[in-house]
Amino acid sequence: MKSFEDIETLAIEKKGGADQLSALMAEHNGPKTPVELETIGDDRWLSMFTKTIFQAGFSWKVIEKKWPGFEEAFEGFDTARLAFLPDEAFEALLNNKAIVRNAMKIKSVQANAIFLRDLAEAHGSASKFFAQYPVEDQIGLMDVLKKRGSRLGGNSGQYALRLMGKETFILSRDVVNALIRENVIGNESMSKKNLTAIQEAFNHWRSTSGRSLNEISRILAFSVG
DNA sequence: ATTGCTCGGATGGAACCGGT
DNA sequence: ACCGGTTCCATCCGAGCAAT
Repeated sequence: MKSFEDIETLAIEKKGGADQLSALMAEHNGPKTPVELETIGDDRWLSMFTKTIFQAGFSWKVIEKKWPGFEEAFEGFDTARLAFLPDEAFEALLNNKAIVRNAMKIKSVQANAIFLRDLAEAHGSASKFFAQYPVEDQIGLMDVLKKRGSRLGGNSGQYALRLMGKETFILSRDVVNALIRENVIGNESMSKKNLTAIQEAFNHWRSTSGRSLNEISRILAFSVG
């Protein structure tokens, strides 16, 4: 397997110099520590899940601009309250112009409130669960989001984890193309075999380069385009 | 060996929300 | 029309099995 330094060199070439790459890398905050992650309220996880779900396949700007309306319509994303959503409350949301009225996505909020409450019951808080989940097994965490959460199985779940401060790679189109170029995987399918190979590659690069998954993931993307 | 059957997984296409 | 995408549904494909 190619050393991560060689991939970084590729990214520097693509971005026109080490300074340019550094500037791009500095645009984002690094991951939080598990201790920091644990202190986040579970309502914030539901808020971020909802945001990335609504942004999926849609103009991110629209969601960003309407976000205060979402916070108000969903009552601050209180998981206890949203886990029990009466029919009339759902109907009201469907007619609330302060949010984007996509019925399936609105439904995901209740499903994910229940999901987070289940995690909290089992682990003290959902935040604790996410904070303590081993970084070396992100595909395991992605599997939990896919199987037990609603609409969190793809990139939306990964974006949400990263935005909350969990150390995360994101399998965007660029990253997947980089992984194919490096012969980590042979095609773009998210088969079990490919996911295992992806995790192993990230773990290898992480331990040999000393960089976070966030950095490795972004540098891979920058090495493509 | 061939056929017919089921089942799970892969694959493809369409629908979906609103502001610019 | 476009958009850092997911899901639903329809369909197809191949493996596995049992009966001829």
